[in-house]
Amino acid sequence: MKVSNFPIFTQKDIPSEAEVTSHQLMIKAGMIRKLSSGQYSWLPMGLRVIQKIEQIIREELNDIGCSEILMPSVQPAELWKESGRWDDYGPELLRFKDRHDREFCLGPTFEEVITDLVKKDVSSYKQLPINLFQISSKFRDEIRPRFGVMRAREFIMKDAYSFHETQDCLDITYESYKAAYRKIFERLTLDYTMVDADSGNIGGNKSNEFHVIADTGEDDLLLDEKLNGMNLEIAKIKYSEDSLESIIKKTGLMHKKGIEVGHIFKLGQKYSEKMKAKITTKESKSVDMFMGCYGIGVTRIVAAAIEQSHDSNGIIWPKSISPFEAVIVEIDGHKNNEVRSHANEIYETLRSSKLNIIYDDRDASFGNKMKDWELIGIPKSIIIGKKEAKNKTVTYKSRTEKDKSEINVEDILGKITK
RNA sequence: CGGGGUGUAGCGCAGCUUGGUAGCGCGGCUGGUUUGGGACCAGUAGGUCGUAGGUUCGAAUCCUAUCACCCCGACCA
Repeated sequence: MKVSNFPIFTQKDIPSEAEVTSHQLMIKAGMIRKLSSGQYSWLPMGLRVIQKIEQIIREELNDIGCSEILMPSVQPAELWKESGRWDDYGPELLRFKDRHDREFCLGPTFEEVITDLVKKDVSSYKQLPINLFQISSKFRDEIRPRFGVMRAREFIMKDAYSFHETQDCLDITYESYKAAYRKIFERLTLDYTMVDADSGNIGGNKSNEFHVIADTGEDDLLLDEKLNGMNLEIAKIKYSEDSLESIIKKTGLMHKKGIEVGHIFKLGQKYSEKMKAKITTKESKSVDMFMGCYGIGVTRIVAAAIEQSHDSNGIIWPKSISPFEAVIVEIDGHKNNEVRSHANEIYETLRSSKLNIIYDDRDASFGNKMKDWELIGIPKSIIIGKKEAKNKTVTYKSRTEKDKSEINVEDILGKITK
């Protein structure tokens, strides 16, 4: 990709309303723009990061036998009345009517729709277990959206659902999602932890949350030295204490702030019972399916990753989710044919090696370009000016190191993929 | 929803107390000199002062209503 074909929208100033670092940097780096409270448009640079994250999630879910689908975001009220959540969900569920006066809502989550979908096509134990996921926009009418895409009203979430004949089968699948989630967060190179979020409600529904550890997180976690632990709500119940301080005193656990980026649940038969999602067993008995659901906040991960990895110059993307693996910064290319043709040659070579490379062919000063790419956070730069064109070399610079080094053309690939 | 705050050019802000017809920085555009770490000079465009109403000879400024946005709280897979 060349910058002349890939608009970048960096800016020096930030709107005063952006409070947290990730929000400020996302605006400065030209990743997002606000439409209204809690709603953001994603510009090319930001969308590429989303797509990188989505791809990692896809690969790991496919790996545990989960298939991708896509469901409508506008959902009929009947389904929500069937599950009982039309009354239970509260004002966070945005409701409206169509021209025929039929009631609808904008999907904040998809248990109803998926249960309805599966029950219509699945009737035998032979078809189970079944695992389906989608990556789509969700809408929750939050009382107070804040911190940019961290707590938005409209956001992208991956939601997966599993259906089983027995609790045992659900338990096994639940563990496979745990493992897949660990792989996903490791590939995203996030500093994360999984905590117990067991609600303790009747029915013994089990749940675990995945948190990125960051001071700007909104959730309180209580962790041991190995970073295993639970969220504050569970800790209060478990240790019969009602404040964070008293729990720390009693248990000696560490307190950390977390950004919730994943949550997996054993739903049991809650939805299948209400919505009559039954299958016939080997013994010809009719039973409600056991269900699990598994969410990952894709857009929230973008913000969490930035909270975790930035410096005073801007974002520092982990290689796995950087919008580009490297940038070619040309100096004076519009004036100097040798520079331009050398840069073009390098660009074409790298492009053919399947790397995602952006070539900054703008008529701008070296300092301007470098500041932009440091703000955007591309991990590796390949600098090409008069000197490099003459020597048939390039200058390499890492986002995290101050020094540059002149290297041979054949060594570029090694540097970038390292 | 309760408390607090802000709406003036794309962004950041001044002007409002004491009414007299809107300004600064950044950004944009044109020309020129520049370009190895956010260059400089000259010129130029861009604003129903959130919206509606009121007071007044005259309102960005005073009054009323309303909308939007932000912060704290409550709320929240």
